[in-house]
Amino acid sequence: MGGLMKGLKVIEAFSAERTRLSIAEAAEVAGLDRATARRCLLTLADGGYADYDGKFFTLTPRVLRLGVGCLAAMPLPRVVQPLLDALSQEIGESTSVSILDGSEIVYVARAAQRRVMSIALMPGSRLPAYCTSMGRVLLAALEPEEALGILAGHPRPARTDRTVTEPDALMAILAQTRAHGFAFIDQEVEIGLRSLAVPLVNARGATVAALNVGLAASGDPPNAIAERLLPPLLKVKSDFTRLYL
Amino acid sequence: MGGLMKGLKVIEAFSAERTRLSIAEAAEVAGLDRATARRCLLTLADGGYADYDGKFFTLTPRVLRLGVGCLAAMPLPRVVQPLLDALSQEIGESTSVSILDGSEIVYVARAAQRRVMSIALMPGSRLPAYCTSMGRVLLAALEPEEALGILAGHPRPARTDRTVTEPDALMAILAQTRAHGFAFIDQEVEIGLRSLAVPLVNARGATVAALNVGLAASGDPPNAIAERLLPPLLKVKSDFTRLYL
DNA sequence: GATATTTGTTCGAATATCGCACAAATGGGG
DNA sequence: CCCCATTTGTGCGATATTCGAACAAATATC
Repeated sequence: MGGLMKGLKVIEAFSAERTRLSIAEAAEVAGLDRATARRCLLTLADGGYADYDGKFFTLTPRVLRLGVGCLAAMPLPRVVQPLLDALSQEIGESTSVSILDGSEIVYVARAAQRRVMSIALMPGSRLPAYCTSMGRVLLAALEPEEALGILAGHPRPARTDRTVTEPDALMAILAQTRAHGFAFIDQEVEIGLRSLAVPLVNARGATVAALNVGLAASGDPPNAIAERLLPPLLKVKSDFTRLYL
Repeated sequence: MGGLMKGLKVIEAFSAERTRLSIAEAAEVAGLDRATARRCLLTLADGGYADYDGKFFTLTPRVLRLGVGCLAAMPLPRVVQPLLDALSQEIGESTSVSILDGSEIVYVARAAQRRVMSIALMPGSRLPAYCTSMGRVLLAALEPEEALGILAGHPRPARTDRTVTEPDALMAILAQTRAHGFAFIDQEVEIGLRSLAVPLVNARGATVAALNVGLAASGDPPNAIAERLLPPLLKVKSDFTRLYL
């Protein structure tokens, strides 16, 4: 049923940046013939999904009917698992999503590629927040006082000789994390393990989870790793924001 | 372009209650021939919008791209969310902003304080306009003939024994709402729930949305509630007008 | 277990779509 | 200011698509 697919492409042609589209623009973005795009847009307008002022089309709130039903029944793990599987396959490394529970991070989804950690991580597993990349991303999203309270109020063993354990030093790292939008950890939780994490933000702007990649420690400088892995991570991040209200 | 409209009807056939549909069920709900519904569903599955296990179809998170793009595109949620958060914190009650879509209101932003309603409301949720405070504020902003047309043209079940359902009585309430600049509802949508709403007006003077506070029903007289909650609501209203367009 | 009912699928007739070609509008340069 | 170049919007015939009745498979009923 070609017409349906074409119409959905046209709807997806609208985005946060492109909220008003002419027929030709919509055709361009959707990759359709202008005549086809025109028919789709007129149909959408006829069905109340779009407004037409004679020149530009705009989507109406009615399009929100299309997804919200199943949205209610869609918890975090269901949303992120497919994203995680695709990401893990693309970059060939293990990826995980976790949320913050007190001073610990809890894994809610995981796509394992190869074992780099001594312990097996699975949904439900927990690690302390202070020495993990996802934990630092999640702590960085809190109010500084709250983050400091959590850090100071729980034991912070030096799991390796590289582990940062002082609250002041950790708070400085959180500030950097907040500024950069990601956290990188080099063998602070376990020798031989590095990890890069970014926050996952819902459509209202709240950080609800963290996404990371685990790597075996290598000679590569952190910069090179971030350069290679940050783009796909950030792509998943933006996809997530579109999917998760 | 009939095929597109049919396909959108099929997508809308899915809801929070009906998350898995067979071909015949989808055809029934969407009001289409079974063969037509089948083609739509297979097309949706082919495009990644639905999953098919041989018996039942399920929508995938991909359909959320269809609506969320425009939700994020609407500057409205971005503008009101911080105002809502602050207001909710100040008065200690749940607040929401909604817009009118046909005979229904659609929640575009929400700051929940405590649950007073039986159903969970979130961005994208819908309620009928005739029996909600925000709905009455939004209907009151229309031309009377248009409001009457919407009221008379859609079912108006008495959701509680206090629900006003007669078009004439509702039109009188709309006139009052227009005169007072707010709407107060006492357990007309659900027993135990009261709500106070004001219109949100853009800089050009057009009513673009409604803002409300939800309250648990108490012995307090409406006057006392309005006296306590109207000032902060009106403050947000004027802030909004300065910020929006 | 046999019948009745519902559900899924197929296939020709009929209809709507595709995309080219044309017209209208826009914009830039002389 | 006008003209030409370019872009955008729209009508129309050839063609591929959809529609819905009829058939087959599966499920429910007695």
